[in-house]
Amino acid sequence: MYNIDSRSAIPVYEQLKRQIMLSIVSGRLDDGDKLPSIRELAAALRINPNTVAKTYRQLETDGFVTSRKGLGVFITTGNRELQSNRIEIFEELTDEYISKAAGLGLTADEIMKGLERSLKGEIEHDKNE
Amino acid sequence: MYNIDSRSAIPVYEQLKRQIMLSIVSGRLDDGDKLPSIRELAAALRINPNTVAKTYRQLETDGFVTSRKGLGVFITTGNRELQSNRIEIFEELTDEYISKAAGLGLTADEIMKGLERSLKGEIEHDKNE
DNA sequence: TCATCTGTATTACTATCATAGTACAGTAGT
DNA sequence: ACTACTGTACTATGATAGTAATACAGATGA
Repeated sequence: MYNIDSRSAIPVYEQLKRQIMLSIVSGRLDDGDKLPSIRELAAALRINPNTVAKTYRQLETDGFVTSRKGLGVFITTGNRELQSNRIEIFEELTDEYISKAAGLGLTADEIMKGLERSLKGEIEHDKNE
Repeated sequence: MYNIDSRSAIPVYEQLKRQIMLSIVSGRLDDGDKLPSIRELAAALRINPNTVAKTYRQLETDGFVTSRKGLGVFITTGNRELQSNRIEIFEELTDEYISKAAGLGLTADEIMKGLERSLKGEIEHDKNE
């Protein structure tokens, strides 16, 4: 399911938020799909329910999901808040990303393949056993 | 120089650490080069000297730099193999890029197409093209 | 109605992050 | 010696992050 590294400098709620966002934008989670319940996901990831609740709350603020008391949390691609200048911002992000990756010595092909791999959610952290 | 986002969920000391590591692995900082002094860099980035000191301390623990009291902090890559760091840093860059783009409301497909388009304009083609 | 699930809210506690300020020790140039 | 740098160390404070436990409210099915 999802992968949490408690030793990471990135907060747990942020790690989880990023992975769920990635699942949504890559189409693995679709409009109307139900996320695991807060308590269920917390138990599965061995983290605190409050931390999962914080993630879900932020995802709702960003328009990715909608919470319904007694029912659960559901994907909502409809009412996402889009910035008017998001294209320009995205192009700046892209230029910056390319610049850094090229500085590392990566070719255009390697950059594309690396991005594709990460978009597919292929995460490889040091997993023992 | 370096870029700090105080609103990011990633701690300031970690943002700075990643950027300095990127400079080293990219070759912009070479063996023996002197980093800005703690107080100088803190003033330039408008962050606390203790935070810069923490970054430098961790970089020293990781073997990227050596601190000398009264003199400064110097790059010491030695005969370290930077190849493993290269991939690790690229994956961190990619994760950051995807998270920001997804936060803008872009789908995985849009991200891939946008990157591909920018790559064609910005990177010199290799000989095997 | 009752049990059991769901999200939500609150309090308490610990650890980390970042800040501010002070102080001490090593190096170099005048 | 003096000054001005350098890294290092320490205390203190406030904001976040994460955990733990409890309670409340809405939804569902027996």
